[in-house]
Amino acid sequence: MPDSDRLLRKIETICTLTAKEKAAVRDIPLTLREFDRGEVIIRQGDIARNCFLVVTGVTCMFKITGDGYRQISIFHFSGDMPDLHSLHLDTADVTISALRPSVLGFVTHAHLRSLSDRFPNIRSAFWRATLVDASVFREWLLNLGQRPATMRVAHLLCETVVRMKLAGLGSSVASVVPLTQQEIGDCVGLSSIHVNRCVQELRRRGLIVLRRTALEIPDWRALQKAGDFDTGYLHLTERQQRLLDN
Amino acid sequence: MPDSDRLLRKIETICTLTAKEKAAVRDIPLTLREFDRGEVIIRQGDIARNCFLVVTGVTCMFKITGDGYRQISIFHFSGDMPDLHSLHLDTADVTISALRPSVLGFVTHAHLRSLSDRFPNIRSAFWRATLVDASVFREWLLNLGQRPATMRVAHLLCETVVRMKLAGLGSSVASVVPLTQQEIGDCVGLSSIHVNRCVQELRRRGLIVLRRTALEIPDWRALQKAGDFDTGYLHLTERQQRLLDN
DNA sequence: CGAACTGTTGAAAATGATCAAGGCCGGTGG
DNA sequence: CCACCGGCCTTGATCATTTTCAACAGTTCG
Repeated sequence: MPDSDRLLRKIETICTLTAKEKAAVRDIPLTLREFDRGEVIIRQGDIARNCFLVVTGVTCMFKITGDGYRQISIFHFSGDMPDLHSLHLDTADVTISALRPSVLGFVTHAHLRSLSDRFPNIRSAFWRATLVDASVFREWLLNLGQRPATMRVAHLLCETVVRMKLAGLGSSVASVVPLTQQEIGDCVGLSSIHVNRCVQELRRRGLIVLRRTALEIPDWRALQKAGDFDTGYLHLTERQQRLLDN
Repeated sequence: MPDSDRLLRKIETICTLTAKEKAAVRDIPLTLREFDRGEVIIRQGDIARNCFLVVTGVTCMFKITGDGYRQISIFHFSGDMPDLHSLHLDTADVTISALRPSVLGFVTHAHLRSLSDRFPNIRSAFWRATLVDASVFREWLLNLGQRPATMRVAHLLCETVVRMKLAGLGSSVASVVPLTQQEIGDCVGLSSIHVNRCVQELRRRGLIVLRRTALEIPDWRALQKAGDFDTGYLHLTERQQRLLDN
């Protein structure tokens, strides 16, 4: 798949584009660069002059407390643009790094601005994408603040599986979760040791089969219930909904 | 102050408007309505056809787990538009209610759309406002996931004082925090009882003088440090920065 | 083969929740 | 004006959850 087609594919799950708009998206000049696992892409405090598209791989956004504890706030897959917000918030308030080896395509702000000036539909799709991320943050707040440990982990697994499926990776019964238990802990606010115990409880209850990063879900409904998970906050379009149901 | 001037005041701390743009903001037709403390403004699942401006009072956004626990994700003051995101995400993923008796001004989506089509600066200011909210969510995630209880409470108090000062309410040494200890708990993921103990620790350390909702801060620097608080994530403009320093 | 992660287990310690009861304060109605 | 009521704050005791520390096993990869 040509690189910018991944973006096109994503935008088209959100709205319908005219031929001209499609061409414009395809013509976005992407500067490709590979990142190793753990490599920093944007550092907190950086001033951004471009955004990037995840072509392949996974990225994650995080912040660190003064005492050095890390909280991951979201991760992004193929087709996502993790730092679209930098279009209007130029100094980064978070660090973004590659969670796995990834290929990223960089685009200048200038180019994105001209694109969104010329094509209101595309601009709306961008704005909407930042709003869906914000909705994910709100759900994670609920997860961190109010749900018990095992439920938090189950919730995270559900979200990951759904979002990966939307990005065209994995299915709803089996998937490769790109997260170590340490990283899961950094997402849900638990020590990696306790994450391990939660994972084992989920295993014991027959809700997941997780070996390293290979995840199987024998009973999706049951896992969803265990994680108090409902897709509402992902604001899926009908098209995305259909994609999921397959 | 005329009602839509509160919005104008806020937008103007973010960007500079032409006379025409100012007039357009002033001409926004607001339908005013009063809300009692605790009254629901937008219910999770509602389909929005309008947004609202906080004229006076305070609103908060929250979600509830399947087990009935509540997590507040943000609150908004005079001049804020809490559900701007509904412009692109029509079904609400959160509930918004009045934290105190409030006067709100409703505007139709149609009107806001026409406004933002005609005035790109205003549109950008709106988009930016939703992005700053998202940045606040990320910081709260860090707060909930990684900071110990007392620090969380201190952080919340710092943010509240700063944001209220920006909205023209209170000062940096004294303020009326519009939150009960129960509500603080719903923000920082703690039981109200434990919040009480944190508050007392902050008092004992001489960092705050909090009587009911009246807050005095003898040493702003020290409280900031106790809360690991840095204004960066609020993305203050220079104008806002100056407002704070007074 | 060894180094470096990642996952697993147990025990002890810390943190925060829950339960229960009482005090303070402001508002309301007699 | 006073008595009462309800919401909010406070305190103590107990309990549950989660962290930390420490050690070890399994994998992957150079």
